Amino acid sequence: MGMEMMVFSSSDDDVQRLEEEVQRLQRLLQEVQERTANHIALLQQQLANKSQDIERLQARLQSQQDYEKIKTELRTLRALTADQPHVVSVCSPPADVRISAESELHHFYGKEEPLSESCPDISGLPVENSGSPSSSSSSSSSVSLHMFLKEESGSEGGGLQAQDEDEDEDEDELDTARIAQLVRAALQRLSIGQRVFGHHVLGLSQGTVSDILARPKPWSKLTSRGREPFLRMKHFLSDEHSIHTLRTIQDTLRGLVPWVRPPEMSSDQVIRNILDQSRLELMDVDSRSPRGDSSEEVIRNILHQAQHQMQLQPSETRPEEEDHGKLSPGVQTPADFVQSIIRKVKCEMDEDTHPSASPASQASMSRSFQMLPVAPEPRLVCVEPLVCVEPLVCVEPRPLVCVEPLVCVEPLVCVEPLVCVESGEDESLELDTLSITQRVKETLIINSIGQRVFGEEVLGLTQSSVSELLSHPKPWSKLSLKGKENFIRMHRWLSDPPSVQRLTTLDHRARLKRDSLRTSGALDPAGAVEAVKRPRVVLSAQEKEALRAEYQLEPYPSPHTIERLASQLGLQNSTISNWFYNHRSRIRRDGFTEPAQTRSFQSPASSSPVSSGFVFIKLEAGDPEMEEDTEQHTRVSVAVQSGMKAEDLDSF
DNA sequence: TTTCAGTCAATAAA
DNA sequence: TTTATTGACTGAAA
Repeated sequence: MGMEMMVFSSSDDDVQRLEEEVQRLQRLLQEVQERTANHIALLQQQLANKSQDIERLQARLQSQQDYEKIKTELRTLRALTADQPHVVSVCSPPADVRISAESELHHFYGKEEPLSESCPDISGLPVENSGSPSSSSSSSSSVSLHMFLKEESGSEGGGLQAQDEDEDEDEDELDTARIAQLVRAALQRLSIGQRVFGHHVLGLSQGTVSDILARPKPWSKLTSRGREPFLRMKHFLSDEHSIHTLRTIQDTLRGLVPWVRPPEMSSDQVIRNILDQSRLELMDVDSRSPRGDSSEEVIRNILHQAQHQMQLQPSETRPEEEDHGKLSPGVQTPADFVQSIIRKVKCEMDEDTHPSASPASQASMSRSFQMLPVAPEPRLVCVEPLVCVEPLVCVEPRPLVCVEPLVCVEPLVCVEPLVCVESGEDESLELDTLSITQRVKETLIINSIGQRVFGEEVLGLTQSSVSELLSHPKPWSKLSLKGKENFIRMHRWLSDPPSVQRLTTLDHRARLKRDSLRTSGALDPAGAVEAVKRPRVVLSAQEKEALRAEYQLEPYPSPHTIERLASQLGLQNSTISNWFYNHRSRIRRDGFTEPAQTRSFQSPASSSPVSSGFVFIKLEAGDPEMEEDTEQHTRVSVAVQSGMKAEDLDSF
């Protein structure tokens, strides 16, 4: 009996031990499984990263073609100067000039591509920037280096602290709300206005910037066009130099920091030096005169421009300024200028060495050259090029022409011809639409020509179409035949100074006529405005209330309803339709935005601690802005609670 | 033809 | 002066 008890007891122990063992093994197995899963995930992540790296490297490879072009250009410059060692010795500038050119090159092609490899002549020069320690070496340049290389590691520049968090963010799935938030914070912190930011970084108006920042749509809901500003903003955030530059621009516009220059040499000096160098080159060309008038003419042109540039810059936009110890626009603009000269020389050399290039192209080139504004207004011309943050817009690596809009108005001239010459034949004509629109805009501003007159006289389009065209030019390859026509017209117009002059006169005459009519009393001011354009419709609170009420009943009103509303409110049918389009669109937009901002929805009541019914009652008495907002808060909250999609909000 | 995305630009608000 | 709002517009897609 006792024996049996002992056996049972022993068996129980064994069973218990075995059970424990089984549990232990199960735990072990689970751990191993988890570890393996983690490891697999890690390896997959690494694989994905490597794949991305490969893609980036391929893109880099693609961009090498441009690098080759730059090398060629620098060789061209070298060829020009190498023949004349005295130029270097007589004029101190070339060193600085080359530094500028180099920083320019670095700016676009990255520090991993030392110039010394391809341009020993430059590497041999003392490439140091005594007064701007951070500008010459790593910091400022390194952050701008990858502008064309989409989202490299992002860690080396590190514009904002949050940049690190961006590293693992998939380019295809940006967190728009966060980007907007970071941009807002950055703008606020640096006191950069939305207008400046929008104009220089996004190419958008202030109102649009405000809208985008306040209500960023989710990435997945954006079209490729809509995504572009976010890509640009991300680039902006990751580029300390651009942020700094923009800050400087803002200060410049506010008159705090009118101009920042490299300490050891003013931009005026740099330009003067270029002038001297050009003069020497001119003398040299004169003495050798091997290629006839063409080169001489070009260099004279350069000389003329340099003189012109020099006359423009000091008084208007370049008061003396202290060193900020960073690469500044003051450094860049001379670089741009030098770059433009390099291109001009290359243009000319191309013309000389490839006389077989398409006559049309050559004609357009020479016309473009003449197109240099004869007397541009300094303020208008020079403020823009200060920016030089435009490379941000190059979301994808783009050819050389992409940088052109950066350059001062005048030096732009070689851009298109470069493209044209390269394309050779007329049928394969390829225009740089961005450059064209940039030049058109600048020319319109310089000559005080309105978009309306330009649109009517040159393109046969309305002002708004012109505005759209100029603000958002499609790449040439994306244009339909009809779309290309507009750019060809613009290009022709740009290449034809008499046309510009004619339009200037036309516009000025129109203004004078209006003024004289007004002063003579023949035309009352209201009438004048009326003649120019229709006054903006401003809906009253009651009208909006009525429309909103109707929207609750019928978000998609029938034509009959629209007509009834128009007649009831004494408005145009189109105004009613537009209101409904806009209202639906904005409800949707805010539907997207709200959840993004209050991601967790943990307490929808916190933003709207009332029922929707109550809110609407409150709305009717509140101010219009709040009405809209609160209304949407409520809609979103309720919709989310009931599991509705944002898209369903309209019919909610 | 309607709808929509995206935007401008006049105007209001801060 | 800067920022936000909003009626209107363009061009594309359905």
